[in-house]
Amino acid sequence: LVTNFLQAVYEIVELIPTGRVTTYGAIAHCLGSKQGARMVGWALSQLHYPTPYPAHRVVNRHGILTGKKHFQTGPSMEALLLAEGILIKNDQIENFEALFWDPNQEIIPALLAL
DNA sequence: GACATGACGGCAG
DNA sequence: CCTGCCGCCATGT
Repeated sequence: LVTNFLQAVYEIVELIPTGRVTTYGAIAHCLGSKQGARMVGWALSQLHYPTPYPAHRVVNRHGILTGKKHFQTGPSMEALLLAEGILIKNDQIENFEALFWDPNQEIIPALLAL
């Protein structure tokens, strides 16, 4: 069922720590659909903005804010990230590799932290 | 059903 | 580093 997929995406997004970011592909890989990155983006586009989910912490594989257009009805993606200490330059996250949070590597400690 | 369009990613070249 | 091209899958014409 699609709604289960949506829910799974949203639950992972909720686990992204403040001040860290992840990618569509990483979330898709974590869900077992290694080639479903587009559906992760689609899932986030189904949210009603502004949203309680930290959807602004999800970017593409290059750390580019490709989803900024969907934040028109609330605080901008840049503002939300900047508020967490993440710097943006030309729609790209600075120091992206260091801020990258991989669900596959860090989901266990994230769950234990609950 | 055919086609176009995405918050994508991998792989040439 | 950048540029296409292709595979992917849900949605809208």
